[in-house]
Amino acid sequence: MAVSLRDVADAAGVSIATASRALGGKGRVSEASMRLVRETADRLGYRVNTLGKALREGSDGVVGIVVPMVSNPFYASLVHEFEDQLSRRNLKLLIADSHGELDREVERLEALASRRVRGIFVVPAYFDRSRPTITKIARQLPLVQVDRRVKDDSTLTFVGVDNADGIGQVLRHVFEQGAKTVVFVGADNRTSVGRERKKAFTTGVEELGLVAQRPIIDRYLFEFGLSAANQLMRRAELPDAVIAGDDLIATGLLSGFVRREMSVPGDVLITGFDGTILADICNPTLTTVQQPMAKIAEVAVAQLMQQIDDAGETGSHVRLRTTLREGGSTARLPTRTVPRSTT
Amino acid sequence: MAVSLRDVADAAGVSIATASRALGGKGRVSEASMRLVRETADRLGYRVNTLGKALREGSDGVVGIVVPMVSNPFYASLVHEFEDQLSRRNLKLLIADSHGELDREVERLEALASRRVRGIFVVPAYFDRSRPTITKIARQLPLVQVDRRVKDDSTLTFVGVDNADGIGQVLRHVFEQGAKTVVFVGADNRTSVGRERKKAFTTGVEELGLVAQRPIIDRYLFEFGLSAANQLMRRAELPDAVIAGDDLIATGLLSGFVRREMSVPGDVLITGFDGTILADICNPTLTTVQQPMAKIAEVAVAQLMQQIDDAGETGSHVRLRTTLREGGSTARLPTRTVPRSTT
DNA sequence: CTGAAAGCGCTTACAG
DNA sequence: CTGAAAGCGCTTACAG
Repeated sequence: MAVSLRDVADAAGVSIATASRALGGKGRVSEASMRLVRETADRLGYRVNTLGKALREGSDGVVGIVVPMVSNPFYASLVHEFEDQLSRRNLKLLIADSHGELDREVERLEALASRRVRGIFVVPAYFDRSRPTITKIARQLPLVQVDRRVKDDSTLTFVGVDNADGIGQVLRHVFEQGAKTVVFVGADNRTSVGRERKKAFTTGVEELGLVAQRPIIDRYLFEFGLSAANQLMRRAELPDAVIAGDDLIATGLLSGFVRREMSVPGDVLITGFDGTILADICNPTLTTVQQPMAKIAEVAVAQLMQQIDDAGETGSHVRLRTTLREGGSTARLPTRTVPRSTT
Repeated sequence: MAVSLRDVADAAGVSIATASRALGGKGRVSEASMRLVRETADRLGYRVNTLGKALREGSDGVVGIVVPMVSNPFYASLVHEFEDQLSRRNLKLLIADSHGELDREVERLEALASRRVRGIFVVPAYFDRSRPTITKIARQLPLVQVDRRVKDDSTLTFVGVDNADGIGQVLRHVFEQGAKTVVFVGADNRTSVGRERKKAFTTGVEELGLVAQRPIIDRYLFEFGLSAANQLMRRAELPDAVIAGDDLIATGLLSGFVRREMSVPGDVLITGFDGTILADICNPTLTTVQQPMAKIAEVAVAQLMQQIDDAGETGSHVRLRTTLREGGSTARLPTRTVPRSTT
């Protein structure tokens, strides 16, 4: 059995209260007791039982995060940044993967709440269906929505980026590169991010006087990008630029085109969204909308800490700025010298 | 304040013991009490306090994992698989990022042990320096080393792949593609994986009668691959094939070459290790050693469960098989028709 | 400065 | 079937 505070106190010949004070560094303890207790604790290999401490104090230093998919490089980076921010405040990160499924998300959120974590970060799986559980949990403990938000969330805190502005950035960029016809290949209305980027695309296209082809909509997956590229190549006319909903789709598109001997940016321009490592790795490199991951984590953690301290201070929505990260995928305007192969 | 079992019991007019039994589903409870208590609990929005439960039972359903860097796609996938495996057993995953630094690793491991997690998965940051803490912790609770191991770990459990065989697979592959001169670009002796892959390269080269150029050794980073490509291009003679220590380095190499107008596989063949999504995304796609991530998680979790149940059953080392995943980066033998540009 | 005691929320023998 | 009680390990008023 593990050694408890009781064991240390007995071995040191002091009360359990004194032992606690000596180890915890709180309350008055004589220099002698302090040393004695600490030595004894070391000798016995004592380690505080966080469970007991937490029960007594109401909560332990654990914060939970629910993401749709850790294996998505964007969320992997985000988790990394959160872990970093939290560890500076001596908090631990409990990670839960919802797989983008409502059932799992609900189950995970309830489990975190049961565990009496100090707070929760959540990237909602759905814009509307995630709402009930999230608002319910938020009434019970500090909660911050990250990256995505749910419908009618004026009472909930949110930290993410300005997706509309981000899409505007790439749209203006391809416009400046000479693109006239564009197409959006992104995700559906299931998530706030899907909605916002899709809508911003439509708005931006109008403002710039571009011609938009019929969009292709599905999930944030590399495989989807791949198949979308094939669909596009089957169309009568290839657009000048493809605006992808995220980097996974964008790199999928890029691979899809290149594998069919098309040139990017020679035949078509492609842009992504997120600014993950994927944008560096593909060839050509991907022009993308860079999300400030570290900043998102920093602000989200700050918001959560504020809720923990002030208890009640919720409802603020923070939209961080994205930046255009130029890569080779939009390096020059498409020059359709060679008629593209039809397949 | 959150509603406690006490509240539910009072509201239902039963003892706290009966309430506990009714909710927990253990022990004899009358049908009537059962229904009454459950209804009351629902009405009050009761949710068991895992902390109290855990203190009573000695541990909660949390398992910790310490990885060097969640943002590395390989570890992101691994974490994803672990979360999946664990959630089926109703266990939660506490994630800790060591950044590959000893201090952080020690601190994280101690914290997990303090928290009385059910067990720990750890990817050791160092082959030798990580040993003391890991063996110490392993004496106190179930622990399984994953992917990497520490020195003299016959008492420790380990689950990973057969790195020697994996390197052998790519080496034979490039040999069959006609490569004569090869070079290893990988990581140092700091980790077991670095050691094993490096050593396997040397052994394999001898067996196949290949000529090895001086290796380039550093960390598992995309940026390192990038700079290694530049170093290689500065050499008098470019090797026929570059065997990279992992996919990050491999894609870095690939980008490095391609950005300098070299052709892969036209001028040089490249192979990776891990089988992450990166191998799909780069262009050409990367030939790599596929690690069975799901299987690793499955076996590692099974090993941990066994330790939890049998208490003491440690020391087994499981080496899973890797498979060769062929991509475009080794599609054909280099044909040096064009003298390569010197820069 | 130090100790005895209460209590965080829960589960489970132990009686009845 | 049900309740009173003990106890998991800890911290912190409360006395002294």
